[in-house]
Parts: sequence; C-alpha cells; structure tokens
Amino acid sequence: MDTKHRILDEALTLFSEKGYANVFVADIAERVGIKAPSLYKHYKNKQAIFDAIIEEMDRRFLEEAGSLQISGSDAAADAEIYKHISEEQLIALGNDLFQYFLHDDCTRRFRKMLTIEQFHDRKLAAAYTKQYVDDPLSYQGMLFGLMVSSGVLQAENVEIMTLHFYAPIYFLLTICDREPEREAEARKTMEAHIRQFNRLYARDTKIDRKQIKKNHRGR
Amino acid sequence: MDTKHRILDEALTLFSEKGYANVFVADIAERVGIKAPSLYKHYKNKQAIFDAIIEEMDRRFLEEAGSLQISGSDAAADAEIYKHISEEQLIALGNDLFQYFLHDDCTRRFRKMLTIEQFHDRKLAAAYTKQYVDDPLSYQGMLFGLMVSSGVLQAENVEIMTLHFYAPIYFLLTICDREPEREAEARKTMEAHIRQFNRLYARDTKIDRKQIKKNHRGR
DNA sequence: ATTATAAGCTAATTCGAATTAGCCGTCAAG
DNA sequence: CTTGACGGCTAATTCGAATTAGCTTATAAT
Repeated sequence: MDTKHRILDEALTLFSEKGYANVFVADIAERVGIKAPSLYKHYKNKQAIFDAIIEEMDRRFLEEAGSLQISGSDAAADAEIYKHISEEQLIALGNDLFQYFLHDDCTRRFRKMLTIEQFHDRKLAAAYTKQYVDDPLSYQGMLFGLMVSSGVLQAENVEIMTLHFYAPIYFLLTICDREPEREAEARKTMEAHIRQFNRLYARDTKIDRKQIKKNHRGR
Repeated sequence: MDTKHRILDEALTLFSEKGYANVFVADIAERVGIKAPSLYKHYKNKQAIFDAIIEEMDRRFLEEAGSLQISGSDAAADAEIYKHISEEQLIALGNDLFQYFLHDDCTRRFRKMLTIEQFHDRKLAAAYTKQYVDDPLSYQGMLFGLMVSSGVLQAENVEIMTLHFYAPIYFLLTICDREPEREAEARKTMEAHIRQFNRLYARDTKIDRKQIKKNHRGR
C-alpha cells in the first residue's frame, strides 16, 4: 500500500532531473523495485502519475500555508517579532527561506520539475508563479510592511523593498538548483546581500540608530 | 541553401516552447515547409539540429560580446558615460537590458530552451549560468565599479550592489518568459526598482547631491 | 550534352517505449 | 476452507516517431 506513494516519490525525482518526456515508465518502476506493468495497478498511465504529483504538492502546499516560509510560529507571533527585528534576525529569515527552498527535498525536486515543465501549459506556469513569485512576495511584503510601520525600516515603497530582499535570494536559489556545488558561495553572497540590504534600508545614520534603540527600550 | 538556416530557426522556436523531447522532427519539417526525411539532407539527425543551435548561439554570443548588453558603443566610451550617470540613464540601462533579453527573439527563445534543458547536462547548465548570471554580473559590476570610484554611488560592496541591481531584473524577466501578459506590470516594477535602487545607493542627502552637481559642471 | 550534386519526395523500416493480456501467489474476510 | 481483490510477473501488442532506401528533378560545372 506504500508502493503507490513510493511511485510518486521516485517519479518526482526522475521528472525533476530529466523532465517528464525523458523519463520512461520502466525507469520509475525499476527505482521502486517492480516491473513497469505493475505500475498500472496503481496508476492509469504515466500522465496520471504526473497529475498525482501535482495534486499531492498542491495539498502539501495548502497544509503548510499557515506555517509558511518561516520556521514555526503563527502570523500573529511573527508580527510581534518583526516589529523589533535586528540584522541577525533578517539574516535568519533569509537562511530559513534558503534552507526551506533548497533542502526540503520535496520542494526542491518539485521546483526543478516545474522549471522544466513550466512552458507546457498555463496551469504549471501559474503554479510556478504562485509558489515562487507571488506568495513569497506577498508574505514577505507583509513582514516588511510591519517593519516599516513600526519604524525599523525606512518608509520606502514596500513592494520594491520586498523585491530587493527576495529577488537576490531567488536568483541565488536558481544558481544552486543548476549547479549545487556553488551553494557555499551562494550562502556567503546571501549573507552579504542581507547585511547590505539592512544597511540600506534600516533607519539610517548613527544618530538614527540610537533613536531606534531608545524606542525599543521604551516598549 | 537557406533551408539549413530556417531549420535551425523553426527548431529553436519549437524547442523553446515544448522542449527537445516533445518536438517531432516532422513538426520542424512542416514549419519549414518540407517533409521530415528531407531534413536529413541537412542534418545527420535530430540531435545534430540541437547541437547546431547551441553552436550558432555560441558564435552569435561571442560576436556580440563587444557591444554587450548596452546599446552600441565600446567599453571605453561606456566608461566615460557611467562616470556621470543620472537616474534616467540608469533606467535606460535597465530598459536596454530588458529589451534585449525579452525582445531579441533569438535570445528569448534560446533562454527559454536553456531553461527547459539546463538540468540535462552540465554543458547546458554552464551555458545558462554564463549568459544569464556571470557575464551580466561581471559587466554590470564593472560599470558600478566605475560609478563608485567616481563618487556617483556610495562606497558599498560593489558585487552586492550589482546583485541588487540585476537580480530584480532577472526575476522580472523570468516572470515575463512564463507569463508574457505580465510584461507591462513588470516594466513598471522595473522602473520603480531602479528609482529606488538609485535613491538607496546614490551619494545621499540633498547636500551631497548638490556636491555631485558641482563636480559634474567642473569637468 | 553529360554528369554530379543538392535537395526534395514517398514508401519502407526500425525500434523503443507505453500499454494490455493473462497468469500467479498471498492474505484477509466470510 | 475458499474466494476475491490486491499487487506482482512475463509475454504480447501497439503505436508513434526517427531514420533509411531509393527515386526524381533541377541546376551548375565539365
């Protein structure tokens, strides 16, 4: 009864490496440890395996929607935290994002598969955009909105600020997907990115920083 | 004699839409206006067509290496220009990049093809990284280096500054590749991005701006 | 004029990969 | 005990797409 699930798992691995069209049903079967015809006891055909993966990931995505992106904790708690954010916390946020996207095996393989298949049909394109563009921007935008309104960050256009935070992370991520050996370099770059981001957007000048510290203590 | 070239052109179009494996030799032939077997008078087989595209684009890329990214003019001239850059020129630089990447039909189709095929073999991965990561960063890094040393921009880490400029543009580009109907929105976002980038990185405060203007007149 | 070559076509051929047929063992429910 | 459904296997079958064979015409060089 677990076979059905293992098929999805191995199929996802293969699809993410070679793309749907280059994976043979027999390859998937072999990985699972059965023969190709046996697969058909579990799925109507090859396409059905693909569709099941999409469905499964959709489900998983909805489940995780609450705890989204950031390590544990609910939105309300996040809100409190991000009103008093420090540079180190910002870096932690970036690392969490990176860690989640790169080392959650499921998301990593799924993202690679979508990267390959995104031009095949509008559904897949839309899924990609939602997961890796609109949702991260909207969630992080919310966080940065809080930081701006609580005076931690400058009152610049928040959407662009979010883009400035997220786009470099996304960019580094795609590099790692393509050439995993560049991950260490990418991590360093990301930390430098966030430190510089913070330097640029934090309420500036040494005087202002003191002001902020006062504010913090005051609460 | 032109057929040979038209085959590459139509093949590139199809590969960029469906990926190599999903394109039939007969599809390419039909587009060209011949029958499938006739293709073999020009190329040994399907793979050879793909390889020829890669070669051709490599060649084209080397040719354009001089006039790279930016509209006309050689590096020396660029150097002079970018010592005195204004916000509007920065926006023009972004627009040029965008225009080139999105609306040069060849690069657009080639990029989409590489996006689909990048995980198939290290050669393709390397080509992608070179064209859309390392080369743009190194060229733009050179420009920003000039701007920093001539005092137009703040003395922040230039590599990260370049990342902050380019990553959002790359990000918007991938959105447009996937969903071309979002291009207008992306262009607006890009302009806002560059204005905010400039606000963040330009030698700041009104006093400083005056200082820069003086410097400009002085030369 | 003759011939070689280039470039096209139709009609095979080949071959690989998805899918189907039909058989078998296991095991839980009755 | 036996039966049926579940999940696996081997041996077809099917089918689609790449490639090859072999013929034809046009054109350019000898």
